[in-house]
Amino acid sequence: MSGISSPILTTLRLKNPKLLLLEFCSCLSHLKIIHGHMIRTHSITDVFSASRLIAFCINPTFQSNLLTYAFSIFSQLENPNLFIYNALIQGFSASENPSQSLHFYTQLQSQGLFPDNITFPFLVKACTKLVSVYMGIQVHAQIIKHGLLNDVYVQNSVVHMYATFGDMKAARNIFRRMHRSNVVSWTSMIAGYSKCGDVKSARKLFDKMPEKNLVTWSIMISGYAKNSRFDKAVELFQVLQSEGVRANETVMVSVISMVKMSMKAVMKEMNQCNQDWDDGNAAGITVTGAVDSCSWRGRGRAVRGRGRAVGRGDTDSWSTYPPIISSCAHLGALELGEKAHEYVERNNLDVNLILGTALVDMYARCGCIEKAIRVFEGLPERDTLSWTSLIAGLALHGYAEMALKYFEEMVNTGLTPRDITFTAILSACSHGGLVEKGLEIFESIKIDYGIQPRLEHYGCVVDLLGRAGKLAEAEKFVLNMPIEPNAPIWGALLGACRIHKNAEIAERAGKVLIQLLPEHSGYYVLLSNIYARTNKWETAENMRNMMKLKGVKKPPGYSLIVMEGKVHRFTMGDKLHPEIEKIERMWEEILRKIRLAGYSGNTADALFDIDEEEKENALYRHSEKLAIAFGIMKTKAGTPIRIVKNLRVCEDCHTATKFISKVFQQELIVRDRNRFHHFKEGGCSCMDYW
DNA sequence: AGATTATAGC
Repeated sequence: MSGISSPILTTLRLKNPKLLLLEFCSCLSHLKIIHGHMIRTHSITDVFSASRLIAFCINPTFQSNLLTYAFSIFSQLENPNLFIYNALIQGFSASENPSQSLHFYTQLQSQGLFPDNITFPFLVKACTKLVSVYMGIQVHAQIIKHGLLNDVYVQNSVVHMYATFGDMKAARNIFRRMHRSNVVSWTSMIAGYSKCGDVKSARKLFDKMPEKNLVTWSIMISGYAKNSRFDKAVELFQVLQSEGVRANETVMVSVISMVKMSMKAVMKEMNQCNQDWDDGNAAGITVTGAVDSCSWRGRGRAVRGRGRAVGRGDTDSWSTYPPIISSCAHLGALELGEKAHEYVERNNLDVNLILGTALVDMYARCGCIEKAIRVFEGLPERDTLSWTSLIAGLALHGYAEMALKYFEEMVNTGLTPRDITFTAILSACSHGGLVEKGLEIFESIKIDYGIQPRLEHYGCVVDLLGRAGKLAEAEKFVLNMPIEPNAPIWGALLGACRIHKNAEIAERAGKVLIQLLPEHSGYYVLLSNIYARTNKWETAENMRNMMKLKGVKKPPGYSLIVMEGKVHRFTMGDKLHPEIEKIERMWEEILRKIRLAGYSGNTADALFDIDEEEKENALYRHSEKLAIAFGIMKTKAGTPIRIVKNLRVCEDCHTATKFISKVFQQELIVRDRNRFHHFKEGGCSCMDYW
């Protein structure tokens, strides 16, 4: 030690000792050796040397244990100076415990010291992190009291604080009075407006500001994304490129998560609007309003927000059914995500932890689980979140065994799963029908990890038991939950009852649901269908009357497919597509071929108030069948066909698609309301369990 | 003597 101790002591007095120190003590034990040496040589009493040590400890790349170490060095000092206080305030402002910064502030004042322009940015940051409006105002007052409100750094931090609190009036107040506002000030304002949902004002500033940098671009793009203005986000990224700006990792994370969020938004809308609807099940109830069959749109307009008038070929139903609008957005999403990924590779950007996770998530949600896995495998480092993204993706695609494999691998690397990790792995188990394993993991949440299971986890278990047909157990589980079951939990039970045709439990669950959410249309239909199936015609009729009374409307079932850059939309029994005759002939052809291969139309899932012939007619006109026929018509064997459907795939369509994948030697990837189905060689990735 | 503000994956 003595050999290197003198150079260390010299480095303590060098211009940039942090870097050199970093080489010398890359871990805590080395730090302790140095600290010990300094105590023995009494150089610790030198406030400047001590301050170097503390400055080293608060380096944000280290975890909090070095912060506590810094505190222990500090507490042994007799006369800490302002630099040391500032360092500690800085360190804790970025930690899990920012209120410590405020504590040091009062302490430095009681020592007779005065805060300076370095103190306040960190103090303000602490208030921002604490989301304490009260303390923020106090600190603001202190800044004025010490006459430091004309410092740009201080001003910027205060503007950022008020913007984070959503108090744009206060933020603007400071911002307007700044003499030397810079990119940071403008960017904080933009972030604040986006956070309040006022993207218009944000964009106004963005266009007006004298100079922008990549942080600004990133914030503006993600601001659009967070406010579901995906069209605007895409447009802005194009502006960035046209201006010859080279994006960095952060900007690309914003772009890629925007792609994924547009997809997520679609799924959310589908779930809210279409819950518990099924093509077959819902038929027989009159659809109000005209439904158009397809619409044409160029790539550039594929992504747009809800509730807007849409281009030519559209009818009123676009505004009536917002989910349709953004579903079109989703289909372009994969293409967009791939372009963003190409951009990353072309520009040699570093696929770091965050960018990598964003890519994994994006690919999984857009239907390319293989690419998601490939990106994940290539990551230089992984944390709980990146593992979780992959596991959730595998769950979405029904690869339960693989999800389990990765889950175990993750635990083996010593990472601790989080609540969202459990949601992901439990949903994988439920999609894959791995009941025992799922229950085992559910138990381990509390026992092995000491995490209190959340409602979503209970929901997963209900789903797990329900899908597997263990309805009585599922009901018992719901009734014995330690937390009050909410609508999605009862909904999972009801959904399971539908799959397994259990009218008795369905009735009980349905009644609770109608009480919890009386305006929710889907439950009436579900109950009505279940009554019909069990020949309780009168009760079924009652349900349907109740719906009419409540003005419940059926959202149309539809399937989307992208062909030659255009989104084609098909609805059940479509007649309006320009090529409908060719498509119908194609379907007849497909039907003939798959029947030769052993397919026989299945009518079990069908309607209760029409005769057999009509049943089959309605069945084979399910929207995805038309979309598939169109896809087969337009592509060569070997080309994967991607289809998105807003409802759950019905059993007959599922069987037919399996046959098609074999007979036509084409892979079909169908995204339904809940998950992805990969049809290949006559089988489906869901193993007929969905 | 020294350093600081705005950004990304759930």
